[in-house]
Amino acid sequence: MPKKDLVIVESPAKAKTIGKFLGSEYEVKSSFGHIRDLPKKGLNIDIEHDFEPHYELNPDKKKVVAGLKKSAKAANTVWLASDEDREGEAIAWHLCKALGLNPSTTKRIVFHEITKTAIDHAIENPRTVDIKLVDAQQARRILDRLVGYELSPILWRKVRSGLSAGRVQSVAVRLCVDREREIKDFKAKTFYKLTANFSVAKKHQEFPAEFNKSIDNHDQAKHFIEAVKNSTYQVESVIKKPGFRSPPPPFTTSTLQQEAFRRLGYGVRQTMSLAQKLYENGHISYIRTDSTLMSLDHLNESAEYITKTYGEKYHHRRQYRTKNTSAQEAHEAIQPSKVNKLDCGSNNQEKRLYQLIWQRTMASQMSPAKVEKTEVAISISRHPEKFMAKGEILKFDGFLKVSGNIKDDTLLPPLATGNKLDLKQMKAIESFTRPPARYSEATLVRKLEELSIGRPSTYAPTISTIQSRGYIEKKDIAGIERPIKIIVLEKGKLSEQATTIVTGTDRSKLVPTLLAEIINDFLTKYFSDIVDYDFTADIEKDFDRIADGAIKWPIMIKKFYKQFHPLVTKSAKVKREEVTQARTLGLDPKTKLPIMVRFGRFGPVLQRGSTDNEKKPDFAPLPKDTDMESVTLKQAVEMFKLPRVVGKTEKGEEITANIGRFGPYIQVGKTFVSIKDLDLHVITEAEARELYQEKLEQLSKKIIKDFGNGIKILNGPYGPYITDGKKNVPIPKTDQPVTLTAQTAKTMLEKAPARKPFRRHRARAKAKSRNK
DNA sequence: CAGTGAGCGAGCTTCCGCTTGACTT
Repeated sequence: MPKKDLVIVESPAKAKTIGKFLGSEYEVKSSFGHIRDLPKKGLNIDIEHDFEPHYELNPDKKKVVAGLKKSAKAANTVWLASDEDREGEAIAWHLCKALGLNPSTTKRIVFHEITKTAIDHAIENPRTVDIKLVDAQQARRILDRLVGYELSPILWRKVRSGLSAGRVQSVAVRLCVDREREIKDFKAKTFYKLTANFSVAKKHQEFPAEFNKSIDNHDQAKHFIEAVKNSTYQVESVIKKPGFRSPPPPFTTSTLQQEAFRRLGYGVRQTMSLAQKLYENGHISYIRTDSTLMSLDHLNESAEYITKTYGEKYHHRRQYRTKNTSAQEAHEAIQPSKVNKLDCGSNNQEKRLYQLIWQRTMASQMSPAKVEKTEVAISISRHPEKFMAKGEILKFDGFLKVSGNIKDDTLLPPLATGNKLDLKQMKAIESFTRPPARYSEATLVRKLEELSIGRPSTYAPTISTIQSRGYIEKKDIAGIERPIKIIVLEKGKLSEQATTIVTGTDRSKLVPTLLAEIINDFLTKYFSDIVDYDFTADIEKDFDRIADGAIKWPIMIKKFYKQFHPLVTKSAKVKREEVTQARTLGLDPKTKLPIMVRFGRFGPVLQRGSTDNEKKPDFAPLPKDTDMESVTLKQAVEMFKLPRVVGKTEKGEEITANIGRFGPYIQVGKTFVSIKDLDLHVITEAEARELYQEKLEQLSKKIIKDFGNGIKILNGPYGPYITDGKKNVPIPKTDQPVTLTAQTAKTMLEKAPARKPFRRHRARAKAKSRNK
């Protein structure tokens, strides 16, 4: 058998397609991304010796590399065809190291599109590994390791074990914290929106118009409406102008994530896993890209499809430049593999995502939509200002034909200068200015991309990390109801209404936790450069200079470390109290020890006494409805009185009162009774006895049957159920609970599925397996 | 959507970027 040539690419799906183009003389294999890296445990950078990195074979890539090694030995020639960017070049270099190839002679090829011509062209024009570009990647890698692995341990010691900080994630968190504070500090201003409905005299076609000046307050609005009450209205001018709307460029990773969230409600992680499936099944091109370029084949196929399906006038050939200057353009835009396939995907979610990609790609090669805009100015006889009415008619749909969100025309009746108008109704509605918007997963990705922070392959993981570390929570926010006033003028009569509107409602938004604020305040104080929004963009310039050969990577890293590391040393000496934003409330009257509030391992906590003393301090949770800023000494002193001995039951058992995870309760032995209406600090023995008695009665009713061995039939709020203490099985209505035997109860329990653990535990377990 | 009412002590955690599966839930 003749020897084959070996081509190594990064992605197995890519290997498959290229294999088809190249034929049987070539074996095409994949490295599955990076194969060597700094070991997870420890810094593995020799700071004393020019920051020399110690790489190891990725533990989960041993098999892959062994396979590649075997093929490389048997091959005539090895072609390194990893992506043409910094990371791809590094992969090629690491492949040389791992496979025992000489980097200065091994053939290195690149191609931007997966087509026969592109690949043939690449094979005819090989080069060797660009070591300067590899060095730029090494500098990037080493800097990230230094920052991440020197900052995180400070957080473990000062705040909580297991925390993390890094060049990308800490800025992502900062964006959310800064935004949340802007929202908190935002003072909503009220203003009045003034609108009117007119009709052409004696005709009945009504149309809306808006007053062209803003009105600040109720008095102004009322004053204005009173002043114009007996006015006449007339069309002063009608201006028609043509306008057009152009289609957006084809998808990159970031814009796909945004649009999938906006149109389909998918989270970024979900979008990526659906897209991955579409990619693996050959339906779409590569999904982690920052490029909006389309391949020539795609351009031609789209041209043919659009012309044939919609007609010549719908086609408009375009090649989009990538806006982002830091884009590395190793891939194409995300596009369908076959333009004439309208339906791809193995489930509904995939199908909808595919459709979105197909529409966006197709739209990008279609004509702009043409509209005619009409602006009508309406004069007021008793006032110098005007009302404006706007209409828009779609003259030609163009790309809107496929993008599926054709806006309804806003039609105006035929109007001409001088037309007299009847006022049907005038309305001034009190409104509020809005604070800046909270980030969603998708808009945070857009912001990161805008700041050149992170890469297409890391957007989704970064969003996951900041959530699993407890920095950010994805939340729905309930709005607040506000009273508003509406002033109405109708048939010459002025009236006022009071009603309410809800403002500030938010769905699935990223909200920083108190932990995030604590960490962010510490980092911005001691490491302002690292969490600066421009930090990544600035060091990217240095990486570019390394790639150009203008500087050597150890020089750049040394310069960075010289100013970075002293900050690490300095911040390590900062007192824990400062980092956790401790605030002394005053002295405890009983023990004369100071009481403070600070951010503890599990969140805000009250502390009595100091860690410097021989006697260890006491801890207590914060009372409900207080926070670190608002809690008072008086409230804190009460908390340290817990658990409080309330008295004894008739039988002489001790009754205590305390606050637990689910609020205040009293306890007798192992029986807990929630307190709802009474204050646990003042509840009397008699009241407590009564509560306990009620609970006992309730419990006695609860047990329908006791089979022993912990197996019982209990009466729950949702009907009778069987329990063994671990699992609960509801009893169907057809069965009489009293007639069940121990044996049937047992089998029912065995058949039932295991009880779901608490959500919190599940999230934690997930995060663990993800990060391993 | 029931019921529930922690925390002991040793050694571990962590970064960003490139790729997919092999695992649970």
